[in-house]
Amino acid sequence: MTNGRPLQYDPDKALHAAMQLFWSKGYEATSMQDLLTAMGLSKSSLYQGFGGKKELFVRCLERYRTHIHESFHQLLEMSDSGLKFIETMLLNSAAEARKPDHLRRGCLLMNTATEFAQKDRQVAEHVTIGFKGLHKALKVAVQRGQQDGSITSNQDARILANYLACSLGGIKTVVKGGGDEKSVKEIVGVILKALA
Amino acid sequence: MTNGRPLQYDPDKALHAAMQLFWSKGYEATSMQDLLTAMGLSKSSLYQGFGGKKELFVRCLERYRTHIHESFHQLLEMSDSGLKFIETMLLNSAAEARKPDHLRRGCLLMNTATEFAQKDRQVAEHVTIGFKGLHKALKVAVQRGQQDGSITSNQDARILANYLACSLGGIKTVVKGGGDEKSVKEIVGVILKALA
DNA sequence: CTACTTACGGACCGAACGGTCCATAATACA
DNA sequence: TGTATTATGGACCGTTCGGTCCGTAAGTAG
Repeated sequence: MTNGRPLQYDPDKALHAAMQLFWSKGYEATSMQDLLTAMGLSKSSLYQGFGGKKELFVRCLERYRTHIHESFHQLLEMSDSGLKFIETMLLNSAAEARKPDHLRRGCLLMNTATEFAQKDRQVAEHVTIGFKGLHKALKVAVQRGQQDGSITSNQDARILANYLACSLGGIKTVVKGGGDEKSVKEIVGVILKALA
Repeated sequence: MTNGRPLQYDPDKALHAAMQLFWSKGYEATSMQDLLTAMGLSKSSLYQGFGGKKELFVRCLERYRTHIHESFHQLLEMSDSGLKFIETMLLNSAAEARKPDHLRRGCLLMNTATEFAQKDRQVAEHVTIGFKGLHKALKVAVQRGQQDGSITSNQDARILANYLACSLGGIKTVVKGGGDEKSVKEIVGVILKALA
């Protein structure tokens, strides 16, 4: 099996650009033209390399999953306690309220759950997998907090992790709805009380 | 000023049908054809009567606002306590998890905050107004709970109302993401602890 | 019955949509 | 230097998008 003409683009960079675009604009509102421009390749290359709009979107979802998985892992390593990690994560989300409207992108996974997951089974599955991954990461953090004493052991870690995933989604929604950072920080304060 | 040919459709019913459609499918994914079919009128009538897709959408948002405002008011009247009202509201949202995918519509206001509010100033304003209304209703409920003793008075009602709006948004997101009702009910349990 | 006003149905519009196809370019191998 | 293989650019496809326009229908007022 010989090789033909080599790729004239970096598939990883191209995929990254596509992910950013879907993240910012959502699935429906992102056109093929938008994608071609952002990814810097021609239509043929996109179809050849990624298969089409929906297939590309699914790959972006996968990439996003690994992306947040890694950054969660990294942040958890750097955190002094399980509670501190969770607080940082929530406050990071709250901080998006400072940004101008078009930069309040929220979370690609949750945006997709809202926009698209009801219309496409395959996408729905990827969203579910992503939520499971999020839950798992949060559960690890809660368990660590329960070990280091920063989080109560009176509650099941699984339930608290679900609660935190829910709270995270709520914050993203509030921020997208125009909530100011001060209010969101107050909300985070109440959320964290449930862990005490 | 004389009258010409009378309307051959019920504007209220037509608007209601449009709202249902936007609620189910979102803004971008709803086409004019979809709307015409659902509303049962011709293109000319839609443009004559509602002005266009975006204008129609804005009117649907307004209608939705009054719709939830009324049902909140009604539910609050029927509730034994402020806490009970809030619990019922959260559990109602959780119950959507039992429905098949295409019926998990969530909340039109929050869906719009996610899909559209970053792209259109006018829509963003209506979303903000809607969130303010939601917050106000929740604040009233919290205050009533603080008076009847079902909710702690150690926390500011405004903050708790924000927290509950956030929690509601989180539940909608989790349900859309495929969460099962049992998990969501557990989450509601944790949320309510913050009010004790 | 006529004049006026408003609503309706549908043809029509240009643009954008996602997607396909093919001639050509660029590489590896023989 | 052919030849096989893959990538690329761009023309082209039918469809659908949101929106406009106009002839006609259906009323009211005189």
